[in-house]
Amino acid sequence: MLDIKRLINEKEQMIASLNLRGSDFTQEIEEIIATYEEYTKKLNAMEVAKSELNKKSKLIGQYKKAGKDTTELFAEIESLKQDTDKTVVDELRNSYTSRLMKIPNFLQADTPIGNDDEDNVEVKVYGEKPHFDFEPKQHFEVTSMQLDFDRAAKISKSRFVITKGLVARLERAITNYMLDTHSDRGYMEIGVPFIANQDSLYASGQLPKFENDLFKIAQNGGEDDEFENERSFYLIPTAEVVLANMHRDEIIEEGELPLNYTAYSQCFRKEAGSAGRDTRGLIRMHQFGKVELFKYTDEATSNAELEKMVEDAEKILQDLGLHYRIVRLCSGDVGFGASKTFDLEVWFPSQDKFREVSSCSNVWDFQARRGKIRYRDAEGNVKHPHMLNGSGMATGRILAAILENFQNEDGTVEIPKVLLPYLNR
RNA sequence: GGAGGAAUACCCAAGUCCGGUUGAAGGGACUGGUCUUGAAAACCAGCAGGUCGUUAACGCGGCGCGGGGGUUCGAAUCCCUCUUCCUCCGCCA
Repeated sequence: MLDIKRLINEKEQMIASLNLRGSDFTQEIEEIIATYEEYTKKLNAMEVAKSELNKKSKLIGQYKKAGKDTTELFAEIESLKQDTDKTVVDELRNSYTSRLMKIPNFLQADTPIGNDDEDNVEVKVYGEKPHFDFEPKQHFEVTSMQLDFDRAAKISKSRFVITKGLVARLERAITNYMLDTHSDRGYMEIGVPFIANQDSLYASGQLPKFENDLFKIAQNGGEDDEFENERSFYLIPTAEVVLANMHRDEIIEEGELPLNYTAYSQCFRKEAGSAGRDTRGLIRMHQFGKVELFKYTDEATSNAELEKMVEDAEKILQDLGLHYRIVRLCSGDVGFGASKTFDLEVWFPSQDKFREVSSCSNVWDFQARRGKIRYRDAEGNVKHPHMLNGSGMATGRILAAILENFQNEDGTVEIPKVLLPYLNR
């Protein structure tokens, strides 16, 4: 959530920044600010009346103890009661906050301008395209027997997969290798729930705007079902949801930042609006594994920590020997909550292009405001930490990349050296 | 699934039946001081943070006893609801 005061004080710049995303926020922001100003006005009047009422109420207690007559006091209170009604104040506050929750984050000043992923800026290329003496197959053709989409569709639905045998073991090896590597580099491993409540999804930014892409736990259990209440629960679309809520409603004590977390989870996404895209293979699934990187930093170091996070993600690709590039996302492609994003894209020879396997973002204080997450700095001031998330990385896409890039003509696959210990080889 | 408890400030804990200077006793921890060569102990003093509004600022005010709602002139205390935790029985990986 954007800081309403910053929105007021730097209105022109903030609107300009938001508009770079591709739609015009001018009117919406103006209305939010107007509602907010109306809110503070009404709030003030209400609090003044409330203050009077509190004083008079105390007097009644004293009068009664002293045996004095209170008729006059009650008459005075009667007129105050109307003014202390907070219905209107609550309505105004709900109105401006619910609208503010749907406004994306501002973009950092150096964000390249553009409309979509075509306009992203390449900032680094590592390695070279692998050379093949034969026509490289797509990853799901390399091991058609061990990536079982047909049975997955029968048992579940399209965009789910069943992995078998060595491919299943390989994905598990990839997962463990990633987690171990990140742990060794200073990230604390966190085991996470795969179901989160709606408060958590509001704080991390998926709600209220992106409910369509989430799997919601159906509320059909009857009234004695503990999941059947006014709260809603969702399958997490990423472990980021959990990691971003680790310190919700907390104050992180001075000196504890930066906090570095890593977590593996299955991720669940409806992929609404992606019909027809990447329909074959592992690239776009309703359920996939991902190792997540997450940082809580102070205000001053978040961009530097983002660079480090990108390096930590790169380390995986380098160890695996994959050809990749890093792109800085342009204004039109940066996600809702992010202020700055780098994507890591791995070469897929069968498609003759780079595909995203990781996205590392500086969310600034956007999630911290939503989740009331604060930290105490060295002077004792309470501030919102900056929060960073990145994939390190999506295991299914890395599995696919390995299958494609290291395939042999006979259908076998060379396993990267770093994974061999994880396969007991 | 059944039957009972409980949630108060950094921690422990009184107050809740019977609403009124209780924004909250007491203890511990913590901070400062006295004493001491130094420390410990003892003694003295301080100790609600956070958040929102307002103000140039000092300040003033609202909220706040697990969360949300309600009753009342007034709620830690009464009512409703949700969440979390604990004990026993049952079931289960």
